[in-house]
Amino acid sequence: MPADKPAAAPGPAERARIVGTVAQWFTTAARPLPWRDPSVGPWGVMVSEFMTQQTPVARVIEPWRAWLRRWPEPASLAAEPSSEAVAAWGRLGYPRRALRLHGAAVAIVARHGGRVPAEPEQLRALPGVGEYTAAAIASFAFGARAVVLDTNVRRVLARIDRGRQYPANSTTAAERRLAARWLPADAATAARWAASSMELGALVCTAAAPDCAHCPVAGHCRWLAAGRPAHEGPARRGQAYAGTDRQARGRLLDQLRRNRAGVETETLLGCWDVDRAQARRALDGLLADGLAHRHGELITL
DNA sequence: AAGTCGTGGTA
DNA sequence: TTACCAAGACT
Repeated sequence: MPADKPAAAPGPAERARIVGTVAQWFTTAARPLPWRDPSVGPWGVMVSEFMTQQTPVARVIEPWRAWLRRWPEPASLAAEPSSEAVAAWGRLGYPRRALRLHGAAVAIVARHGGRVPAEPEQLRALPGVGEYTAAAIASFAFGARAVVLDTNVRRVLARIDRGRQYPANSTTAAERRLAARWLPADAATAARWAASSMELGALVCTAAAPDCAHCPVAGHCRWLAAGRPAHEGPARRGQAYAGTDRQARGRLLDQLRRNRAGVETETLLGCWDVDRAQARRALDGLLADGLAHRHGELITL
């Protein structure tokens, strides 16, 4: 074979070998995340999935422990007002996730007898559960065979199979087919692949500084074989934050978290002095989303 | 289907 | 210091 011929995408046999190698690597490299403990049930897994959406795992660990201590099952959370969930969410970010998790707990009590459903379709119908989260719960909590395609797995597959530094900006149908091709036939191996491929992306095949020298499947990676070519095409859009409505909402919500008894409307608007109209917009948004509540002139969570 | 939605760590 | 980006969902 000519040395300059680009590596081809791995076939079924090589994919199976890679899956096995990553699974083996996982036995010693896996982080001892508390929700991976065998004693943790589906609800604990589900809470961890909500909390880790767009949030680094390390930041989630302590809030997760506190949450499960307070609400060890869906019914205990569902029995309290959603404002308690928003307050307990603290500074994890994207507080609507707290609202959705509360809503999911209510729905689980109403529709599933208080037990987290095992079927991806039923999971997907819960607020805050998208395709990824449904697959993750089915796989991690119930050992099901599901395509668990998160940002880590997308990057791993982009590199190993496609020879690209990064996947597309948003998940494509072609990408789902690719991930399905990688999914082992039996449930136990598939669940193992889901967890281990995510871990590989999180610890080794990282976005900014991949540690190819310590990658267990470096010898199978098209991207590495091609000399780690830089991402082509339009730059992945950044996430501007300073001065945005999001920052304003975050500021107001922070005040409401610190003052559970409530804050006068004028006082609350005053904590965002950048732009009065923006402060109003932020408050209206929080009220419309159900993250804040009005009682006359008093605003509370 | 491109925009919106928090927060904080890292290089 | 600025820019990137982290177990996404929803509209």
